[in-house]
Order: sequence, then C-alpha cells, then structure tokens
Amino acid sequence: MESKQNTDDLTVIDEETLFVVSQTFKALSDPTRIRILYLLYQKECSVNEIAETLQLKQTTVSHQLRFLKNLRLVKFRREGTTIFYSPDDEHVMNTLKESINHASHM
Amino acid sequence: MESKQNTDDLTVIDEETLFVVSQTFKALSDPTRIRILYLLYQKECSVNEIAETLQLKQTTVSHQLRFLKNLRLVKFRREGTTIFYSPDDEHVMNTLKESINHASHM
DNA sequence: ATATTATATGATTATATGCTCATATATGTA
DNA sequence: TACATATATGAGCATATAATCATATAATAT
Repeated sequence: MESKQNTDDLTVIDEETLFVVSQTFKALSDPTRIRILYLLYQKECSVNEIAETLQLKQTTVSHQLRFLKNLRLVKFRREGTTIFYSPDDEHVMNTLKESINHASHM
Repeated sequence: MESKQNTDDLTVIDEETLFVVSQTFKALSDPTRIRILYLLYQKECSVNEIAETLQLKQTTVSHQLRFLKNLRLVKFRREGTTIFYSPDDEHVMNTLKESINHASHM
C-alpha cells in the first residue's frame, strides 16, 4: 500500500487512493445506482430495459450510466440503435453483493 | 436474501436493505470520514487526537463522528473529559480496508 | 431524404452535504 | 463557586447531487 508513516507509526492514506476510494463508494451510495448495478449484475440490459424494470425515466438512467461509465464500473456494447450495459469492475460488484447480503441478513 | 422475483426471475432489492446499503456506502464516500475511520482502525483516538493528526477542526471531527455514531460504525468510551472513539462495525471496516488496498495497488 | 426508435446531453431546480463559526454542555480541579 | 479543558450542537453558507424537461445525436428502415 502506498503510504507514509509518522512518528507514531500511523499509516496515512495517500491522496490519490483517497480520491479513488471515496469516488467508488460514492457510486455505491445512491439507491438508484445500486439498483441499476444490481440489475446489470443479474442481466445485461439496454437503457430502456433498465428504465422500465426499475421504473425510472430514460434520462435518469442515462445520466447515472454516464456516471458509472466514467468510473469504469460498467461497460457497453452497441447492437443497432440499442446499447447494452453490463458490469465492468469485479471488485466493486463483489463489494456491492457482499454488502447487500450482509444488510439483508440483519 | 429478502427479495421478490418478477417474471424474468430478476431479484429486486427490498427498500430497507437498499436504504441500509446506500447509507453505509455514503459513510465511506467522504474523504474526511475515510481518513477518520482509517485512523481509528489503527488506534483508538480522542476527538482532539483525530483533529490534530488529520489537521481538521474539532467541530468538523465532532460532526463526522456523530454521523458515524448514528450508523453505529464507531463506538466510544469516556475517560474524564476525554472521549475515545474506535471502530464498531467489523464488516464495514473490512470493506474499507479491502478497497483501500485494492485502490492503492492500481 | 424523412421518419422512427434508442440513447445522450445541457439547463434548471430542489435538496443534500460538509465545513465553519459561535456557543452550549460536561467533566474535572483549584 | 469559578475556571479550564474536551466535546457537542445549531445556524449559515457554499457547493454537490439527483431528477426532470427539452432537445440533440445516432442508427435504422421506408
């Protein structure tokens, strides 16, 4: 782990790691994004499929997909006019699944 | 897992789980809270120790600790006028540590 | 070229968030 | 009691965020 140590032997998180980690958790901190990711985890979906399944506006889904795309948490492929999205970060998806499991067993 | 299934066999996250999970990740989505939690993971600290170590205002630390306390992510004990904080959710701390490790190895 | 369908983008608005200041509360001590 | 120290709280402000509307872009078919 990239880190510095002070005189008390405390490990300090470097700036870049702090940024990446906080951004990643921010992606998972919104109910809409969680629902989208969890849906994609189960099934590759088009934008409209996501919107219909989760009862969201198409633009809302599109905006959130852009967010997730920027963080490389989802990938996509085009088929005609339709674009299919799927998860693209195994580690983050595992974290999400684990947390959902943990929370739902409380 | 508490869940419902629709005709496409898609698991939908129940409202309560969705709330808990998103709140938990929200706690980890802020750099200041990450730094506080990571410090407490290494060493039980008083409010002032946290503030001095991380170069934060005492009030800032106190507000963030209240946030973390409400989610039961930290616990505390009193010793005179000093209050010592420490982590109180092993699962969340493991998630945080794992993510920091993962991100710092990129 | 025009129409249709799917998706993306920009602007706007309402709400949430995090930090700071001033101040309150709590404990211990002279 | 009065004072000092540690921590907590409330209000205000600046910024971030998420949803929505209107509209743009892209691919396809007629």
